[in-house]
Amino acid sequence: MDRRIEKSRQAIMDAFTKLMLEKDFEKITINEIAELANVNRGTVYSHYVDIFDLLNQCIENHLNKLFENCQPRGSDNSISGKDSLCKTFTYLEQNAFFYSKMLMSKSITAFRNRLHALMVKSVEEQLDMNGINTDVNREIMVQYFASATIGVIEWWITNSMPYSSEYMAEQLLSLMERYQNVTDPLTRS
Amino acid sequence: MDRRIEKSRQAIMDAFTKLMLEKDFEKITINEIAELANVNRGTVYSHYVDIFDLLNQCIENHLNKLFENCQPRGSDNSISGKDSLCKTFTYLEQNAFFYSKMLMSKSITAFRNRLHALMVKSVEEQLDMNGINTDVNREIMVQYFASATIGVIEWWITNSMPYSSEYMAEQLLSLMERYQNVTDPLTRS
DNA sequence: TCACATATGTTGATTAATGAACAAAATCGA
DNA sequence: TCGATTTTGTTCATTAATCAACATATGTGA
Repeated sequence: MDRRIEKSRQAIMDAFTKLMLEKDFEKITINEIAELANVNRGTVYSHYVDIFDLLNQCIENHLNKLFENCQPRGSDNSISGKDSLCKTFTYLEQNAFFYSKMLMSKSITAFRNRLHALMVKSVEEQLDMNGINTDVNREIMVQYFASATIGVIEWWITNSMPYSSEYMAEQLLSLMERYQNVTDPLTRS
Repeated sequence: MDRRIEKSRQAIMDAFTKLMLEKDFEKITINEIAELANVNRGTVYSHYVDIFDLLNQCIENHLNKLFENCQPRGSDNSISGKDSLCKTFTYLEQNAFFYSKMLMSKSITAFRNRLHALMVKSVEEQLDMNGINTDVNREIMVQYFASATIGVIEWWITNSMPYSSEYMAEQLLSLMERYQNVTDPLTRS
């Protein structure tokens, strides 16, 4: 692809993310973004229909990074459970500022919704892979694990990460292991 | 000016400077520069005729920064003598890696030549401003001060800056003050 | 409430950057 | 030495980015 496109998108996204960290979403203008990205205002419009589109794509990018970054490395999924979960929390820790902003912002429900949707999908895939059979309704179980995981993450982030990522990984894992082989809901196939 | 031009020039210059620091000038290719700058090879040729042109403009940029950075701030030139000279050495210290490379490179005489030329010009301007009248030949005096200053700088840089920039400024100033009011040869009007 | 400023989208002409292709020169390795 | 590879410099059609100029909408302070 034409490298100009990549450069422009990157510059705009970086500028937007930077502005998100230092002010409320409602206060951010396209003018500001274009100025900070050192890009013509028209270029912003050529890539994103409006600022909400920009927000959604920004959320998408970050969440994709989160889920991608936390894939188990090794071919054996059994051992990588704790490792990948630990990596997940470490990644969250490194980007805590961003996720904290996103989770605490009242106006941005899009982020929570998208995170929840991705988590649900991830849990479903995990269940399919490990083939768990219980008498609990599958749909409910998915919601249960997804919400539980997100709840722990949200609490951890918004409370300034009071425990280490490794400790969090251990705790969450032991909670999940009580339900057999559901290891890392963040892991997608 | 079209901001695309500025961006491309900056990216190319940054890439070239970076490569200069980590390998010999002779080993640097246009391909490398374009790749590191993330720019089409043709773009490099549209801004610079060849790699020597690129080198010269790079030298010019850095030396301009050096001389600009060392202008006396205050309106009264009398006090600013030591301050600006100290700033000069501090600036050199911060960019020591680059200047050391440039001064030590056997193949690049262009840098030394250009530095010498700018220094001569600067000393001449200083002499004109302070209106020194001695029986010493003006031309010879200019060469004397220029070479003396460059010699000190070169020794300081290539010997890993054994003294602080403030100490260097003091010493050089006291040497120059023996010839009346010639303060900071690096200062241009 | 009403100017006044700022932000939002849109349009169109212009321009710089792009990728691909090319021939020629230089470099390298065997 | 010779063949293969890389680099160099150039050309050209295509395309994304630019700037300027709009009209409209949205605040914001007096």
